[in-house]
Amino acid sequence: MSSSTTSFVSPATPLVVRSRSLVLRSTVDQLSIKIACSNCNMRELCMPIGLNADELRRVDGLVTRRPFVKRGTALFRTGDPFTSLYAIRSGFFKTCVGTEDGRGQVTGFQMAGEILGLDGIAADVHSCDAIALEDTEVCALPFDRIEEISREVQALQHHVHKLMSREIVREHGVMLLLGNMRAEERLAAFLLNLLQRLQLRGFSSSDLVLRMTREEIGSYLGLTLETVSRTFSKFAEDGVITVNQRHVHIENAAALKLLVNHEQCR
Amino acid sequence: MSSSTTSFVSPATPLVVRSRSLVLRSTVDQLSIKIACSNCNMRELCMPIGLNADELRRVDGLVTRRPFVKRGTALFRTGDPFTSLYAIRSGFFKTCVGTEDGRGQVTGFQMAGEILGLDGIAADVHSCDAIALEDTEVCALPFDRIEEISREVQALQHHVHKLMSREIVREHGVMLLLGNMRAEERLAAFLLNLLQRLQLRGFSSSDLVLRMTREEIGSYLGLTLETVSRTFSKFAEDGVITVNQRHVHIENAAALKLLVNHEQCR
DNA sequence: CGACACCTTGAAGAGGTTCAAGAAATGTGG
DNA sequence: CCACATTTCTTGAACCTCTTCAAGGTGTCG
Repeated sequence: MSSSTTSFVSPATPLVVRSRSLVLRSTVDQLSIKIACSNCNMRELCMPIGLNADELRRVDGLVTRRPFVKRGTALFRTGDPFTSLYAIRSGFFKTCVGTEDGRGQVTGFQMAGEILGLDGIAADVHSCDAIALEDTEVCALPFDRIEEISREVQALQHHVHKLMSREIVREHGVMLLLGNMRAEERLAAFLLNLLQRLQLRGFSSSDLVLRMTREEIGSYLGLTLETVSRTFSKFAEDGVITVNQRHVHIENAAALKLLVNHEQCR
Repeated sequence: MSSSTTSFVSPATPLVVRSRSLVLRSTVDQLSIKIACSNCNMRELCMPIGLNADELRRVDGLVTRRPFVKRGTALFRTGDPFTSLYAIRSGFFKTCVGTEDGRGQVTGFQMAGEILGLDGIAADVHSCDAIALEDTEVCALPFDRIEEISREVQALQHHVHKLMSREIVREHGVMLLLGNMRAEERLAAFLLNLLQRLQLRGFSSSDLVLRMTREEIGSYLGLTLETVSRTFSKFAEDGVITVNQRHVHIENAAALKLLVNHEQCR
């Protein structure tokens, strides 16, 4: 979390990633059709399904910008004025709430197809930081336009409601984890959750690359980085997983599930 | 948490509280004007402000039922089909997510003017239990009608979005608490939060009556009931509060705030 | 008034933290 | 491309907070 960058979403192309972004920009310019949600392969994840042609056209107009966010920098930070939701096109983010004094709490990890920024609606100001864990690309969806189109396209309206409710339910799960589970159960639940979401995106259900550090995992799970590391080692000793730095191979998913379900409350 | 009652929201009058509900029902019948949101003294809390006459009329039509929920019984339970949001007219609720095996986690305490049921939108099924901590009265707001009117009344639309976002932000705070704070900080934060919400409703900012047991507080805060009890005792020893069963008098709010802010992360 | 739920307090124990040191990986500048 | 600095990860040992287990006290409601 070295980045003390102020909240800056590159409006077009950050100079630092010149070569790569130039390639991408030209793609955008030449094949502007491909920008549309209707052509996006993440569509099923962040947009409602079953729209007719007219509705699709309206929704397509939602995306105004496609900022790249470099690894370690913020898409938005606590206190930034809220204007848009962001759909992640590629890459991983973390969101964290913090207190000025110390470090804060990671409240979630988000991947391609997921939505960032729902926290900002409450007070027209963001109440958490969204930090890219790797070089990422997002779609900016101005919220006033979302509301406008939601009033016309019922499917979009309901979709937004579901997105927000899903986030509430997800956080219920994290509260259960933080309030009731022990270290092994927490890490098992974390791994299974990641795997499940990656599988939904067509990735292997037995291999994963952690985009976050042990410290970030620990913050999310309410543990120290040492405990996370030790628990990884224990899982490896038990033959449940194989760990090679950030590469994790699942040897025995059933064992992980058993751990989570056995979650004996206090 | 003795109640093993199935999810049943008394459609009119639960027999067991005959006398009281008869009184209230007759009130409803005779003074039906008073049912409208426009005449409800909780309006500022659960409804948007600044509606014109026409909009107000439409919103007034939202409330279909006004079920009473007796202490210890459920307004809804995990798995119940989702149909409505509920605005609390009077009384306290808790929401909890559970695993079949053991007990679960209290995810929040809700008081008059607050909204229950947002969890159900995600999957058209409720994903937590809402249990009355005392005899309560709620307003049922069918969600399809909310969506319908939201498409016409922009203020309502935005209000619903804010409600959901606020819940997301609130849960961020709980995650911070569960992930980073020690017992004293948790309980201090809990008390301050209750006080603040009660003050908003015109109650004293130095006295409160806990509607929940030590066990429920503990579940919410990720602690055992013993630790909650001990921490109350410690606060009392330190002269920060005076505890008499469920009556808590705040002697030194500043000390509580100091505790929460000093929250030294791990 | 008795049964039951709720609360308090004590003592022992465990799980996780803290502190510390070294190893491995990653990034940077010459 | 290599050497050095930095970040990240692992592992050990001591400690501490909170849990667990237990018993007794207090309040409440039929």
